[in-house]
Amino acid sequence: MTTDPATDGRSPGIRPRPSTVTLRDVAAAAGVSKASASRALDPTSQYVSSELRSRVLEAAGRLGYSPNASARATTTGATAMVAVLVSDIRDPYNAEIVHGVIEQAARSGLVATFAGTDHAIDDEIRAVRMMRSLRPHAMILTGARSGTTVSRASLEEELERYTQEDGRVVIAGDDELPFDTAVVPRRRGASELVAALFELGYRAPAVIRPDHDSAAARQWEDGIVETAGRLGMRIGSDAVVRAPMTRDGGYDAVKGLLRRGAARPDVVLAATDVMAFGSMSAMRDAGLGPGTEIGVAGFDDVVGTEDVTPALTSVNLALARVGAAAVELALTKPAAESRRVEFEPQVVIRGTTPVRHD
Amino acid sequence: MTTDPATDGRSPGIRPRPSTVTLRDVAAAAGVSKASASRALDPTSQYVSSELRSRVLEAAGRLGYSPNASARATTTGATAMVAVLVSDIRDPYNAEIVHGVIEQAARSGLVATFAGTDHAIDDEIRAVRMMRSLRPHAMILTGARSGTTVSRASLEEELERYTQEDGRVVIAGDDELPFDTAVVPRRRGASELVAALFELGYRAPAVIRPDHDSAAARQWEDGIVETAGRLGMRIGSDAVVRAPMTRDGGYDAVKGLLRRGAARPDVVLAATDVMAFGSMSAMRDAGLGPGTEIGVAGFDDVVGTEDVTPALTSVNLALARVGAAAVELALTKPAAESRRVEFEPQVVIRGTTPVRHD
DNA sequence: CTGAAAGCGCTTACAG
DNA sequence: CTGAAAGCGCTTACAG
Repeated sequence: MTTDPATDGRSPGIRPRPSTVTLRDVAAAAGVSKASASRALDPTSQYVSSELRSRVLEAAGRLGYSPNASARATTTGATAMVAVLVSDIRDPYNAEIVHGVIEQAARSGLVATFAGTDHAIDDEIRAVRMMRSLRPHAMILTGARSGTTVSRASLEEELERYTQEDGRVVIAGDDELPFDTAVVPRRRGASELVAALFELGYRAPAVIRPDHDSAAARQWEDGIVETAGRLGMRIGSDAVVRAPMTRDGGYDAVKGLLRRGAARPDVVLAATDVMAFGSMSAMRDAGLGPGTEIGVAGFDDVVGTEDVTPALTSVNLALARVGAAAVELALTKPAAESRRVEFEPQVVIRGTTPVRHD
Repeated sequence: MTTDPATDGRSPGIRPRPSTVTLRDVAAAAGVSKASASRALDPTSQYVSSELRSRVLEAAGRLGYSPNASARATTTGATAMVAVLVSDIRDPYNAEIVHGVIEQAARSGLVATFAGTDHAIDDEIRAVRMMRSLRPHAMILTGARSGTTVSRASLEEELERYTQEDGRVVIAGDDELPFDTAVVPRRRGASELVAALFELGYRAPAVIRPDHDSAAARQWEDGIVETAGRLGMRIGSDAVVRAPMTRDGGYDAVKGLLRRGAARPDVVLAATDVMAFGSMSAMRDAGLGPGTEIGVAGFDDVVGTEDVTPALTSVNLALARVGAAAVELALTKPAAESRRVEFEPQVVIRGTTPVRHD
């Protein structure tokens, strides 16, 4: 293509290009100007005769034309792209959010770009800088981040700079950065779980919470404790156990709980599904059927809840919807102050928490 | 910024921009030409006095300059980006590969861009088309894809077109597309697992394979059966069970196996870790200790192998390295014919397969 | 080592 | 409705 003598004779600043089809080629093939070709290819443009449009479309198809997004971006100022900064894509919790982002972005005609930040706020600052170069419409931050107050401040500063260039920043999570936020409904989910279990007849929950303190853990526990208190369920201080966020953590916690022999709980609430799996094993090993003798509920509903027997009651946080909502927030005009959208979490009652009669 | 009268007076084709700092601003602030500023900012450029360079760098830092990657890409012809087409980011298997891609891309100064393809080859074709617009240096395809032969052909055609534009295509997986491939060492991993178990004294494996046929399942089974045969381990036809790829699938498979009461296997090989977890439960329920009475081994080593008791023997496929290798392949000059790189998988012996004496 | 100039592939106000 | 022209923000051969 590009046989136009004006551009063919090796001009300064230009290295030989592979044979890429450009708008100029399409226009020439269709016998119209670049301007018309450009308009014909833009589905929102109205000032094109349908005859001309179809001729251009035909030529573009025939030549295998792929518009150059970079060139487009340098004239329009922004790339049809949303940049996602994610602490660790391997965390199923993040993967679920990211999935929602990708889907919604595609629906909105945007591509999604990622940078890993490894939970470190300094990496995140670097990532913001790198992403800023691409001039994406928006940046979405997800996943927990840790760092000093000072690096936190420079992260905010870097993001602030980006918003001054018309970029939009959205948080997907439970963070307290001063930007629009698609909230992960942890607290509410925990609260609704307790309410649902109360309905089913449970009155004496034990609580297994992570031994490592985090915003997420706090929100879960707050939701549990606050609602239990409001409904008049009593959680004794010896019915709250801290444990590592693993299967064995859940196992040991319940084992300890049962050995102590104090008032036996009628349901065990674990902060994650994996901990709940361990809890179920511990019950079995103590001769107690999960669901039969003692109820069990997990949280997050991301992996394997249906794969155990009986299936595990959990709370689905609609994480993919959170990701999608983040994209949608990014696409609406910015408001005077930062907004928060929050979805209904879904309590999913399964075999480990049957109706309790007694 | 941009107070230059030449550009300030609203020229045609240009909408008002937000206050973005451009190279021109940096050059002006440093008192040099745009050309010099550009060279000073390029760390590989040698023809710059260090005095000028530091002045430019200082100005850029002070102004918070972020180079416009799109503008850069339109002059150089390609974006410093690698595009990843992934079937489903929520699959931990893919997430691990993608993690490796992100890390290696960052190390190489590239950003990673993603599109989800949902296992459908038609989505993938769409994604290639979309990504092609961004002119990334390379596209990396990962995850299983299904589709008719004809759509498979048009996927190849679309990718072919991309390579003609100097794009590089790399497969991360076990697919048989005619491009450079970073191989997921399934077959070899299965083979080495069997060899390791043989060393430990196991002689009579049972095999639990997915009931749904896939390239991955086939490679695993081939590796198992071929090596067992070579070592003289015998796998009776009643010792091969097909089961759903879930925990319960593994549970039921082993239950059936034990009930049949035929020659009891000394080790159960499951195609995935999750199926192995189910197998362990089934043994326990039958009064047999996993690892004590019968050995158990999973495959993939992605989630929770350390969280069960005893910990599960598995095979680590070095998926993050596969992802990283894909990026590296994409960064080397294309060879005459397509290359394959393959890593050593890592057999990880844990508590479920102790040395066997008898 | 440095600067002026041309050009990348687009889009869009402006004038028909 | 259509085209000629200017401009986006860069990079790089060319000439000092």
